[in-house]
Amino acid sequence: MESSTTSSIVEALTREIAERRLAPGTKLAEQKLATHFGVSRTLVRQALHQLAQNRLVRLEPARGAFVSAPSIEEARQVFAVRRMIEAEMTRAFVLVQTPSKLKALRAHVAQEKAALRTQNITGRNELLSDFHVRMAELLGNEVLAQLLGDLISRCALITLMYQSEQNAHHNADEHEDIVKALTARDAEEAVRLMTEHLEHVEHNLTFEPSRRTGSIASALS
Amino acid sequence: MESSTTSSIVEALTREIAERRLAPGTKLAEQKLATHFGVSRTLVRQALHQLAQNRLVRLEPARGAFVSAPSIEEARQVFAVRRMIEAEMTRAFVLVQTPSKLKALRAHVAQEKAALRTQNITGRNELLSDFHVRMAELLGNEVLAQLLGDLISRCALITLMYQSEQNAHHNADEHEDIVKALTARDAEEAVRLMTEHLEHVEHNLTFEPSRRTGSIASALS
DNA sequence: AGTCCGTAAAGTGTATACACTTTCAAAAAT
DNA sequence: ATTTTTGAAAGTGTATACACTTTACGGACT
Repeated sequence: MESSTTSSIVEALTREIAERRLAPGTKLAEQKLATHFGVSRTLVRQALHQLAQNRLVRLEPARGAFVSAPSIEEARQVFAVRRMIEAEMTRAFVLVQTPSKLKALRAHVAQEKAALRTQNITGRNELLSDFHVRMAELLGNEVLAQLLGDLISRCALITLMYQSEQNAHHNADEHEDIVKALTARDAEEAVRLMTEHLEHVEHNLTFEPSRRTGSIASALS
Repeated sequence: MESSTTSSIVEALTREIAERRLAPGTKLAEQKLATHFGVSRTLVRQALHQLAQNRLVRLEPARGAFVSAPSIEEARQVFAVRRMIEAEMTRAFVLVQTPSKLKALRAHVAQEKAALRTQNITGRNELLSDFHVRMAELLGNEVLAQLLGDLISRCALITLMYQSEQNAHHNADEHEDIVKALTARDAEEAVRLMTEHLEHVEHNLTFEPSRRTGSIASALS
């Protein structure tokens, strides 16, 4: 659908925004980005439109694109929706639980724990988010999986940054507990653990200062 | 965000696709659409990309855009997700229920019934869908409202077409019953009614022959 | 000094141009 | 007759050009 060039621009900007090297409110001028990436404005525009769909940038008519400043309120709403969806998802998972599906989840948790031993913050948090998407996939509902993925990436800007290493460990442990409850076919316990898990993630959101500016930020002079 | 021109193209194509005047699989050639709408390919491309996000068209690299053929399986998955979300949404609504919110819902149902007396199929179905989005809005969760809107529009191509007039009446009545249960603060009854309502909508989905071709279809010669 | 224009620079929105890919059909080869 | 080749037509992907809007700055006026 999209040339790999456009998506690589999207990925680069996403990373910069999520890691706060591009502060909320920063103007993303098309020509400056175009020269920085060595492409024409056309591809940059495509990328900005995609990012606007993900809510990572805000497009103001005739004024340009700006890095979004996601409110705490929005994050709160996202988590409220996630609790709604994932509680039901967890309940449904118990009904279709099979050894191979549980094995897949256990393998994922093992991956998470391995990632915790590295210093790769982005990769670590991606895995922690993917656990939830993985459950949806294993349920056999692609629509649900993608919806959840969108929802999570929507507040990625917040969760990516605001999650300490200690919380990351805690999250992996909670995932493990959820899998145990799923294995035991204890639906209500699994739902309870999932709901609490999401509450923990939400309540651990705190502000953090922005990082030093990266190459893209300076290209916007 | 978008010039009104692009969105008007999106709306026109959406209407044509939803009303099956453009059959699934039809190729949407950029230049032909551009001359038909009297604009350049640039705007048509923007519109097609937006439609691709809504899953109304499929974009194949270097080959072009084609009208989607949404599978029954996808519709089934969408409704499974809607039941998950809307059950919880209904339960939550009872807790924050107020006279003014109930009044808004009753007003909406009244609108639905008025629309049923007209022959405007598109407008009628839009109102029936909006009932669900309206509930999310009244809950005060914009994220939920938009998510539900996206989800509903995702299978609009199916529901829009496959809903008979009789079913439309039935749906409005069920909305009315749900509001009554909400008014009585009977959470479990409201959830039950909502779940059944969604099951009814889903099970009434049937195939219908495509309409006669419209002006856009012939423009694609 | 402060406010109000006016103008130039910068930037977005749309159209057009051009390169490269796919498609299709007719000619060539088997 | 069937398959292969080939080349032009059509179409997509990206870059560039141009019109129009916003922004910023400096001078005129109060």
